[in-house]
Amino acid sequence: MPGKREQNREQNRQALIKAVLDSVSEKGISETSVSEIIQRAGLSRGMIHLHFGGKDNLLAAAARSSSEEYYDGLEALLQSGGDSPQERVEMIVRGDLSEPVLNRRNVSIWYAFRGEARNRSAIAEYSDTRDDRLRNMILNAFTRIVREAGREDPVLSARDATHGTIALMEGMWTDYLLHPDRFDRDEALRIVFRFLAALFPAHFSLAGAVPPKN
Amino acid sequence: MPGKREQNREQNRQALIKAVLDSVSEKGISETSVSEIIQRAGLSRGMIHLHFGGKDNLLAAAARSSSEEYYDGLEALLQSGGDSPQERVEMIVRGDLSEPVLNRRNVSIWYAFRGEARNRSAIAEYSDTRDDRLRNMILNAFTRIVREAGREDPVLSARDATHGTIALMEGMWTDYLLHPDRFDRDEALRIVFRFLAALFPAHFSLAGAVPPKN
Amino acid sequence: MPGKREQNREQNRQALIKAVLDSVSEKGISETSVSEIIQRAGLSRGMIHLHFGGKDNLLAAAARSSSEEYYDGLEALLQSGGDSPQERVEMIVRGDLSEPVLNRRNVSIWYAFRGEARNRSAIAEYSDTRDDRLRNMILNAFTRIVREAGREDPVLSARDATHGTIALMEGMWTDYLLHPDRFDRDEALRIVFRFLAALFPAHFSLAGAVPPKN
Amino acid sequence: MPGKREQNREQNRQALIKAVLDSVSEKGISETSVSEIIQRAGLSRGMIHLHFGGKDNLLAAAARSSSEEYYDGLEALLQSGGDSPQERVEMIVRGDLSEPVLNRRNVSIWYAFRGEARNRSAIAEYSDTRDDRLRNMILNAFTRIVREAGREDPVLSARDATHGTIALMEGMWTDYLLHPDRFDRDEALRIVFRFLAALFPAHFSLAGAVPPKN
DNA sequence: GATGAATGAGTTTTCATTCAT
DNA sequence: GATGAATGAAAACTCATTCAT
Repeated sequence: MPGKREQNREQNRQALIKAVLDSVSEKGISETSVSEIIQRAGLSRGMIHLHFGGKDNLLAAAARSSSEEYYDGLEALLQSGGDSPQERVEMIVRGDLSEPVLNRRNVSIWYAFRGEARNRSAIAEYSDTRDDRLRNMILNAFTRIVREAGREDPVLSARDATHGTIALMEGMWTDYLLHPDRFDRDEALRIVFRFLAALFPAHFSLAGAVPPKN
Repeated sequence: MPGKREQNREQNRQALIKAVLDSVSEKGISETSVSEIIQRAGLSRGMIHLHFGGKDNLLAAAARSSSEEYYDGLEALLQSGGDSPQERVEMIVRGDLSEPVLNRRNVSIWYAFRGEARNRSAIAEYSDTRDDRLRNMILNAFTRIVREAGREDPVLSARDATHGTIALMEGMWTDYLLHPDRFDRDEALRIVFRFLAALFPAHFSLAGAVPPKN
Repeated sequence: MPGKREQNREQNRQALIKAVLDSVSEKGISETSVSEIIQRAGLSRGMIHLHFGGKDNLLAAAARSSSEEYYDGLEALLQSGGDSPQERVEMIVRGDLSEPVLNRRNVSIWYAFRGEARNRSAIAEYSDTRDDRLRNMILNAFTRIVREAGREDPVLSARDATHGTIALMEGMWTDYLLHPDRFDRDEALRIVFRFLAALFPAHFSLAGAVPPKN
Repeated sequence: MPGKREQNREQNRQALIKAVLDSVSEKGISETSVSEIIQRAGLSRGMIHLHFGGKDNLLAAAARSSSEEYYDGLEALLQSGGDSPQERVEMIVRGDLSEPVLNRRNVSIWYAFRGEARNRSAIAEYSDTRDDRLRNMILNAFTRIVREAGREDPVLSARDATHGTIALMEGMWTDYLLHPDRFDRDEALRIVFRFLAALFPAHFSLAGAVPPKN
């Protein structure tokens, strides 16, 4: 079995990354020490430096991994999805606010890294190129939507619609961060779609949205 | 001169808090060490424990101070402002996205503390009670707006409008965090108002908003 | 007692330097760890970084201190000494090979640092400027000796005499390093003076030198 | 081909020793880690323990190898040389100060090992027995020289002459160590011979020595 | 025999906190 | 009250050695 070792190597790398993400989500970056990491991963101290060359690189790799997971999930979602621009936007929004994506763990990780990103360029840089792909996917959809809606009453440029929609989703994440207990996923979705329906009444509706509780 | 000492005491407290906020905004929380703080404040090492009983308490006080500054500014703004609900919402939005409030320093500080808040309850707790006041101010305004708009066609409950508006503003802060260089304040404002105008056409318009550049 | 603390500070610095020199002479540089140093000095771990900013700087300071001690001793010796050039040369030689200067401890330290100096420039650099002073003291003396001897038959330029004499002394140190047990101080002295007497018969003699044992 | 493996084995041993010597001369002993060595040798990590049973043994073997190379070269030189004692001394001196022997690499290696020898007996011990052979070769020559010169005026016992000559050469090595840039090989040679000529005018002269530059 | 991933003891360094002055 | 030298626990990192493949 020739690949066994190679396989193990990769397994350990992944175990370390997972341990970092677990620790960051549960204890925050400042308490994610090397000791904490190896204990969670059940691996030896030297491993971190062997595979990543230091704790900082491991943190950066973990940030990248988390980012990749997010964008890969989003793209997989879009592959499976409908072709109309409104379907695509809807899918992205639903995906971004769905439980497998927007949850305590991810919110904690995401904000923890963002809080440090300013000062750790290695963490920051990866986010950007991937971020642009999300932005472009939404922009393409809105470009078509705006073109179609244009005859009637274009309220918003595609660029602004994209910017606003992303901001709205980001704001929901922040809401989750600050109030994980009272956060209501359906409410968040409903609000985003009400905003979109108000802007593009011909394309978005509230059909299927969960109505307010009260 | 009995008050002199007291005065000095307060001066030193403030100097330490300012030093923390400066350091957090420039270097991040993880590099805001006691040495860094006292060097910036030009005070002695013991001072931190003398006045705050430890570094953690000082950080919490700095977070609280930053939060207070934000909300005090907002309230002052509202005192000076018009009485119509749409004027109040507009003021809050303009205030929240204005340069004295939304700038590199504040964004850095805000996100740095939020990234750690999960794990440092002392930092987290203050945010909440004050946060509720902003939420209520906006909610009160939208309650009146919705009531007035209601006769026609209320698209959104006041709660949802509040939630969405706050989320939109938060999203703009995140945008600033991630892209401080390409962030365009006027664009951000315009987008928020376009969203609001779409939801409440009778109350919000784009009059006064800076038009898109292209 | 205002200066007490300042005084203590300096005492601790010196204690650390002494501990380094003790350890280097007894165990070598590679075994002179921080733990070893603080244990010998009876001080706390943090002290090294507090006073020197790191182990490397402390090692460099110790090397410098050792070098200074050597040259200061030599100069003190010369202050007290006669004025004739041959007396000055004799004093330097006797000083350099005397027990307080050439002993196990100093030889160990000197060679340990030299062995590392190539790669630790901080250690190397200090040596040079001081070294030049020794060289000049000897050169001045030989310049006068050569001038006086010149009428007869100057075998050697003052520069070469200086170079050779220093080399001879250095060689004696090496001999001590390699054979501390069989090293014979009187023999070393006698040999140096025999060389000098052969070169400048009018100025140096073996009067006073300890005769060979056999 | 049965010898192939054996041959490879020896090749690897030599590659490791060479890698150690290269590293020691370029980076010093303290930075000559196992990783550094195997990288230079292009061999696998386990090789060191396979062939030498550990890093320390490899270092000792490298020290021994370097020492052997030196003495073997010297003996080869003497084989090819003249029979008169003064010719033999001259050959040893010229050999010891010649470029293939006295160069940056060798000086670095030699002093690095000496600096550590105190504490690593394995390194130290080899030196001694070989060292004695050099000493004896010179002593034999001077014994004859002194006997011949004796009738006239024996200034120095053969033992002292040997001791002094070796010290003088050692001193030149030290000079090279400390000032590799300004070291002048011809000057070093000239000085040694002037010392010898002063002691044994009937046997040594400066004929053939490069005159001083100025 | 050869490899190089894995180990963990030991190293240097950092840093919040303490306390004699 | 104020200072900053001192402390030492805990952090990150290094590296010779081991051993499954």
